[in-house]
Amino acid sequence: MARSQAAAARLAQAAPVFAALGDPSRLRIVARLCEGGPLNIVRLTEGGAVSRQAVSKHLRALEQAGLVRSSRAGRERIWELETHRLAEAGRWLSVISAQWDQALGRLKAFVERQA
Amino acid sequence: MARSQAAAARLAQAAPVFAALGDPSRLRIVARLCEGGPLNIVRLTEGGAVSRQAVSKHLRALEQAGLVRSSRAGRERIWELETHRLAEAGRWLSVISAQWDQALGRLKAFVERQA
DNA sequence: CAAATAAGCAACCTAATGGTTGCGTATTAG
DNA sequence: CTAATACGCAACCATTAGGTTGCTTATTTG
Repeated sequence: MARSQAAAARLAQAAPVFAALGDPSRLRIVARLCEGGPLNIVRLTEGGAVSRQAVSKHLRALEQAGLVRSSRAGRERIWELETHRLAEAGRWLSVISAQWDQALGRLKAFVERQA
Repeated sequence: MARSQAAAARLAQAAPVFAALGDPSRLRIVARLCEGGPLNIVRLTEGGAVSRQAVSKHLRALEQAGLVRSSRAGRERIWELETHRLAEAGRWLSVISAQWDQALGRLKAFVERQA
């Protein structure tokens, strides 16, 4: 039971992370940061389809999900990726898919033995 | 440019997947399927906080994101995980986080050489 | 100092989301 | 055949989410 409770807890933490990544504009910001290194809002807005304020909102959303971190530098604020959660979420997906494939394999083998 | 376009295309496909995973109820369904193997709606609803129809809606959302697949068996419909997209999304997260860490490492090294 | 730049705040709007309830329809079981 | 089961459909509701515009505030720069 302790195991499944821990799993449930990690699950509850994973949902906000996926939710944060589940928007095209935010995903674009993440990709953009990854390619371009630490950037400020103006740079992140350039070339995109939405306003600076929209980007700002998205950055705060990403921050709340623990995917991004910022620091003030003079009159500008620099944003950078926070990879802990990102990597964690990635691992979770891998585990889930691998477990399923294994279980399904066992199930198929069992069914075929019956037939 | 061809590279970044391909990357952008894969990005655009990734957003709906993350969005689908970004809801606690849906994430619970995914986890539940993973533990319990192929299940019908009633079983998936058991023990949860929401109604059968809510679960049904979520299943359709997951289906549209390509994360789940169903087949009719008599009067019931059996749902199972579709791990392709799941694994793909997981890989994307790993790549992004790894790339960032590398780039940041190079940046730090560069800055320190300047100082 | 004045002008330009980077950002924050707040109000507002529209559309999508997550949820419910109620009812209809196959399919299986007794 | 009748009852129970598993599901689908549709309407409806409240809240949130993504976005915009307008204004204010700090910091540079010329």
